[in-house]
Amino acid sequence: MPSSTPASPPDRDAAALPGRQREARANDTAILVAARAVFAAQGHGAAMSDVAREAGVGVGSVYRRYPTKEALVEALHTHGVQEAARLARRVADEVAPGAVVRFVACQISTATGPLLRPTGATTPIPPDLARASDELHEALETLVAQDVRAGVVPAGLTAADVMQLLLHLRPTLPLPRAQADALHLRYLDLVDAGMRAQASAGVVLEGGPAWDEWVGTWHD
Amino acid sequence: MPSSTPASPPDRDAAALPGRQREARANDTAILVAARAVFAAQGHGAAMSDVAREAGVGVGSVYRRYPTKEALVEALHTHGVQEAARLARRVADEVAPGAVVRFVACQISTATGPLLRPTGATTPIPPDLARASDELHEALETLVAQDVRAGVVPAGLTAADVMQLLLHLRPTLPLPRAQADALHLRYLDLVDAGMRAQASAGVVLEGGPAWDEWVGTWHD
DNA sequence: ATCGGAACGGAACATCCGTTCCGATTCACT
DNA sequence: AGTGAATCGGAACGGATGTTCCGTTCCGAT
Repeated sequence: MPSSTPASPPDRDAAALPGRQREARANDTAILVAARAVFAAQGHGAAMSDVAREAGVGVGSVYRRYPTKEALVEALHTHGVQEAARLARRVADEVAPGAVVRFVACQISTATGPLLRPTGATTPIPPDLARASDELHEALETLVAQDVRAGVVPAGLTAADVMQLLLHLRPTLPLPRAQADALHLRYLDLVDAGMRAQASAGVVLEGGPAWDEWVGTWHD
Repeated sequence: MPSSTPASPPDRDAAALPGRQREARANDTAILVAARAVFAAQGHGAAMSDVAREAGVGVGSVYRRYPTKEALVEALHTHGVQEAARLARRVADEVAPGAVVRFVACQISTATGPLLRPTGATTPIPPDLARASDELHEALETLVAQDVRAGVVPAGLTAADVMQLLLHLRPTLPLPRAQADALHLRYLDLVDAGMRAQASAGVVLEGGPAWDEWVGTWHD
C-alpha cells in the first residue's frame, strides 16, 4: 500500500503505478485530449458521449474522473490557462521588445480551440485555476512592462487588455485552420502597428479592464 | 379580395390590412423583436418557448411564421445584415475620412446581441440574405475605397476585413453593456491608430479574406 | 345573428443529452 | 488457480427543448 507518500494529489508522472491505476491514468489523459479535440471542433455544446467515444472509453469512465460536464470543461480551462502562463513566462524571460505581440501570436498558433469557460458558470473558482490565473497575470504584467519600457506598446496597457486581444483573436470562424491563422496574424499586425503608433505618440491609455473581471468570466 | 396587387410577398406597411391579418402581422414583428431580445440575452441556445412568452404569444404562433428555430435565427440574421447594409450606406453617403471606423463604432453600439448564424447551418443561403449581403458588400467597398483615398486605412483592406473587425468587436463577455462598449471603443481606437499608421507608412495589405468566405459562415 | 375559416395558445410528443447505475471484466494478491 | 476489489462500458433514467397537433377564439362575410 502506498501509505509512504502522503501526497494527496497523486504525483505527476504516472509512468510506474500499480498496474490497474496506470490504465486509469492513461484513460484520464486520453479523456482530456479527446475532450479538447471534441470541444474545439464542436464547441462546448458537444455531447459527453462524443467525448467518451473519441477517448475510446465509456461515458461511465468519463464521469468517474469528472463528476460533471462543467467540471470537465473547467479542467480544460485550467489546463489552458496554465499553458498560457507557461508561455507568457517563457516569452518574458527572453526580454526582447515586442514581447506582447509575440506572446499573442504564439498563443494563437498554439491554443487548440476554446479553452474558455461557458457563461453562467457560477461555480466558485477552483484553487488550481486561481493559481494559474495569478501566474498568468503576473507574467503578463512583466511582459507589458517590458514592452512599455521598450516603447512598443502604449503606457496604461493592462494584462487584461492582452487577454482581451487574445479573446478577439480566437478562432471564431469555421475556416480551415491555416486560413484563420493567416487572418489573425494580419489582424495582429494591425494592432501591433496601432500600439506602436500610440506608444510613440505618447498616448497613455486609461480605464483599462481590471484583471479580476477576467478570471472565471470567459465563455464561448 | 386583394387580387389587384400581384405582390407575392405581402407589401411592407402592414398599417391597413384586413382586420385579422393585422394582428398576425403585429405578432410577427413582436416575435422578431422578442427573439432578438431573448437570443441577445441568452444566446442562440435560448428556448423557443421563452421567445414565445417574451412575445406574448403561444409557441404555435411562432412556428406558424417560422417553420423551425433555425429559420427564426436566420430571419434575425438577415435582418441584422440588412440593417448593417443600411448603416454602411448612410455612412458612405457622408463622404468623410474615417468612415470605416465610424461604421464599426456605430455598428458596435447599435447591434443588439448576436445577429450571427450558428455554425453548421448548412441551409442554402436564402435570397433575402444573399441580397442583403451583396448590398452590405458594395457599401463597405465604397466605405473602404473612400478611406483608402483619404489615407486613413492601408491600401489592400477589404470589405471582409471590416466584417472581421466587426466580429471581433462583438460582445463576447458577460459584462454590463456600458463596460463592454467602453472596452470595444478602446480597442477600436487601437485598430484605428494601427490602420492610420500603416496607411501613412504606405503599407499595402495583401491576401485579405474574400467576401464570399463571409456570407453564411458566421456563428456565435 | 349566424357561419366559416384563419389565427391562437398550449398540451402532448419525440429526441437529445447529462447523469446514474449495475453487471461484466481485469488485475493484484494469496 | 481462486478470490475480491477496482475499473470498465454502456443501457436506462430524467429533464429540457424543438416540433406537432388540435380544440378554442375571434373577425369578416353572408
